[in-house]
Amino acid sequence: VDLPNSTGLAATASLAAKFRALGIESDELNDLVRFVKNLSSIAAGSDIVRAGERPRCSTIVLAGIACQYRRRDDGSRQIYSFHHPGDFCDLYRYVLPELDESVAVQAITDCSVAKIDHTDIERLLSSKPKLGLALWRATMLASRIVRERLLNIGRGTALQRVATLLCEQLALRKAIGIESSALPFSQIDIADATSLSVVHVNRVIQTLRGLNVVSKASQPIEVIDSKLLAQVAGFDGRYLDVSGVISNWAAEVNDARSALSSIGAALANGLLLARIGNPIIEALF
Amino acid sequence: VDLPNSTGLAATASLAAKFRALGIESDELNDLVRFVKNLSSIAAGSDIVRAGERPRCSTIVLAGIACQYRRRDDGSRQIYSFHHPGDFCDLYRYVLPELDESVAVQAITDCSVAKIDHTDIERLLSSKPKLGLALWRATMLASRIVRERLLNIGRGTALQRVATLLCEQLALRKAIGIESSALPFSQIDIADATSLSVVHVNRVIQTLRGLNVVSKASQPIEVIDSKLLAQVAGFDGRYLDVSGVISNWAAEVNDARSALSSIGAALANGLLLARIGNPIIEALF
DNA sequence: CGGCGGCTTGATTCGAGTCAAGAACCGTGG
DNA sequence: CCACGGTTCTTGACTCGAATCAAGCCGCCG
Repeated sequence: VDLPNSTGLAATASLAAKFRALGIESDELNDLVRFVKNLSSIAAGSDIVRAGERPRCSTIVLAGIACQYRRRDDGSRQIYSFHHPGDFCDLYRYVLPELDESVAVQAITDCSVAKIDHTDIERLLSSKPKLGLALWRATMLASRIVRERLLNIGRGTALQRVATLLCEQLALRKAIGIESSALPFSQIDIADATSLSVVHVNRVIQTLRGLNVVSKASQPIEVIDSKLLAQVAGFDGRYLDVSGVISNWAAEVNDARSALSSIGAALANGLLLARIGNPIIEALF
Repeated sequence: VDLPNSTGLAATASLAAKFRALGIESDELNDLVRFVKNLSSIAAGSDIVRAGERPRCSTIVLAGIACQYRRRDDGSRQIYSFHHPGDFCDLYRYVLPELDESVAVQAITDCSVAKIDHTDIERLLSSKPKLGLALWRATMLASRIVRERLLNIGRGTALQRVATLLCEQLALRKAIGIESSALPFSQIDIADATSLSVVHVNRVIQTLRGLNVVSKASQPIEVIDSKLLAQVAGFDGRYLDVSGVISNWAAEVNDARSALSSIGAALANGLLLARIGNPIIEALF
């Protein structure tokens, strides 16, 4: 694979689709994509963004799943959100760079990520003001998901909390063209995201298995009956599917995929991206 | 009082201070302030921003306390955040105007509010790009508070949840120059913000009274021992006090206050603002 | 004076946390 | 190839914090 070239294409595939959906013209896109660089791969479990470091750049997930979390004094971890291919991990640190508490980002699975310097973002924003609105929107969409989780965690039974999380993540992945119904979360991850104990998460999953909603096998949790899952959760995905933002976005990803079909469909859902510069996944090929 | 003139000053006092702290030059400020208009007063309990309406403008609280909430299907209310003088209620609706779920804003006490048209914001942003960053920051600060609440509600006993909420609100008000230790929340408000039952909130408050942390009298909850309160809560206000954002902001408010001292100190903490266009409070004078 | 909304209190239930221990599943190294 | 240490998952017994249900109380306003 011709690295520099496919890097450009890779960035185009997942990022471009997202930002076009956020209301950005394609010529402005190209400028953004040009500044994305610094591909690297992260092993599952290690930190992508460390807490407390003053950032000079922001990070984008190209493949794998990452989570934004915070560690409390007692050592427990609160997961705020999960990041899928195309997501900025820490764009909020561009806006509020000054000492951001102890929020960090960790790779849930092996990830490959790209970076963009804050100085480059700044330069871009001054020349392309509409891009600023798109980035602002991106951060607000993330915030809205957190707000929704607040509601979910506040009231709502353990069953609803877990089911809602699964629905949400499934929907987010579907929106970027990942149709697979398997979610590579550990039960610990789910516990930390739903503010439940691991033991209880396990029991809830047993229940879901009893309802034939998820598969028996553990580790990659596979959702069998997403309809029933949504019913159990009382899930209303409208908060993800802001008219013309994410729903368009899904369409755009499909466009991008077919446009780039010469590289194969694997590109769009991130497999190739994962491969580039990720020795762990690269070994699979 | 000369209304149009003092309106300008009023806006200068609470808004200007806040936005200067967010990194805005004072000449850009004046432009912003000029577009703020449409003063109106809202009675406690009624909605300032209705859910589901497509907004053409955004709202700023000048006096009183408002809350951003969401009503669930079962009728229960989840309060996301409280808004104090100088806060935008619904700036996020400028960024994501398309159907924002069922989030609304309600006046907790009698409020007086101002509005700014989205078209005016747009016009401003194109001429003053740095203002965009300030507004972006304002929304991100609000989001951070919600994120912090997520952590608080997720784990943490009822006592911590309530105590943390009180600390947070006290700190926010102090930051804009309101030193009073009285918080005009009903126990229902607190229950809806902490995701506890009203009954249990009551019991928690009994406990706090027993510790001599809050006063015996109900309704305006008065914090007597804020040191102990913070200890009970395990409160670390750094998430509010981003270096140079809110802490400066407090200083700026003081600056603004003294600069405008000819109008009297009451201006800065919103009393005069409350009076203007608010017949309910105006009756007090 | 009556009614209503907010506060208070007690009795009871129940969902979820904790503790503890065992099982299955790695990857590693002998 | 198998023994190992370490995660993660699983299950059971027990505890406890907070929700719920149900009344009574207070203060306010019409």
